[in-house]
Amino acid sequence: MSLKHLILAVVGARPSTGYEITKEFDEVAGFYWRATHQQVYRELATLAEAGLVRFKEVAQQGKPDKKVYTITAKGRRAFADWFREPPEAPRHADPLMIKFFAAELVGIEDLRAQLALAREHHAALLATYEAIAAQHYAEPVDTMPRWKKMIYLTLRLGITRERAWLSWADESERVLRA
Amino acid sequence: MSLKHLILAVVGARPSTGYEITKEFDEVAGFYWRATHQQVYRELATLAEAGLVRFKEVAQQGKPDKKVYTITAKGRRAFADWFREPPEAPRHADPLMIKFFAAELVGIEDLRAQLALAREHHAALLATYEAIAAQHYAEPVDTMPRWKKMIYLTLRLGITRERAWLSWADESERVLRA
DNA sequence: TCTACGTATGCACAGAGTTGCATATCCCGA
DNA sequence: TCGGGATATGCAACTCTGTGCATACGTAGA
Repeated sequence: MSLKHLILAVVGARPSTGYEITKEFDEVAGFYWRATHQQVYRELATLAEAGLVRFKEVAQQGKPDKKVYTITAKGRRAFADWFREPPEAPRHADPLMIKFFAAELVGIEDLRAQLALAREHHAALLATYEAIAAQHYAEPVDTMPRWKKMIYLTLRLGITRERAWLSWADESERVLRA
Repeated sequence: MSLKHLILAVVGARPSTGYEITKEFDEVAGFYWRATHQQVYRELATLAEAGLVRFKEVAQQGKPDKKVYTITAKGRRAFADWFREPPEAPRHADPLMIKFFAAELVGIEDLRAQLALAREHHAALLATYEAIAAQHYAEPVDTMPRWKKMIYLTLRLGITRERAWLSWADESERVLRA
């Protein structure tokens, strides 16, 4: 739905290649949006066709040629229009909840094992996010430039979400033990 | 990915029609999975073809005929196998985060407006979940039958998540005001 | 020397989700 | 009486997302 707009946002901040955009997604947008390089390249081609971005092919030595994409005026307008629309609700899909829902069919022991595995995953995520915060966002928020504050806040949502998840897991483990 | 398994879970708990499954999704699984009736009917047809569910057509007076689906032994096995696989990570996609990411391109005023609208949405969700908890899960957890505990825990995740979101929004509004 | 990884792009297919439309009946309120 | 909502199912077209495969070169380490 909004991969298009995420790409416009990145390309709007600075000219980028598909490869760079994919990496940026993994590093900085990974906890609220995921996309493979395939999706990115395909979407870039579509956006270019629609005239929202344009690209220049750049030859490199020792590496394959690359296409550097830039946002167009039309792209900027499209992005701003989308920005001002009422926010779409975030989409969640959590297969673990299906397992809770259907624990009766399989057994509570297996559910406990599932919960333990999921906890490892979420704990690792939280550790990663907190490491990023400690490394790149150690200074007080008010001293950050505005663009950095915004990125920091998206990271804060990731941290808040994972902490909340873990506290829910504590509660659930207590209930499952009883 | 797992719509299939969610349907198997519902049909495994008790025989249901596509219509009932869709409603159950809205009511009880809505905060971790969403599906339209189209998706449900199509998936049921696929599952029936694969022999994981079977159905009986039931005539009704005043209402259209309905198809009551039941899980098969094969369906039960497929579900149990899936259940024991390592849990898939939940998928999130939050367009609001894109707007934070790209606030520089449009303006901080518009972002504030977006955040306010999103807050309304999340506050309303939380109110709904808390109302459900008060109405249907008022008794102490240990006195609930096990199936009910499990459903209650999925609801608790919804509540925990929305509270966490709102506390993040408080923090973000402070930063945006500064 | 061989393997793996990083850089860089892309096609083809499969699977999942959305939107619009169509059908049919009953009941309730305006 | 007329419209809208609940019950109940489904097709068709479309978009969006994900997986597997393919290409091509350089560098670093076993």
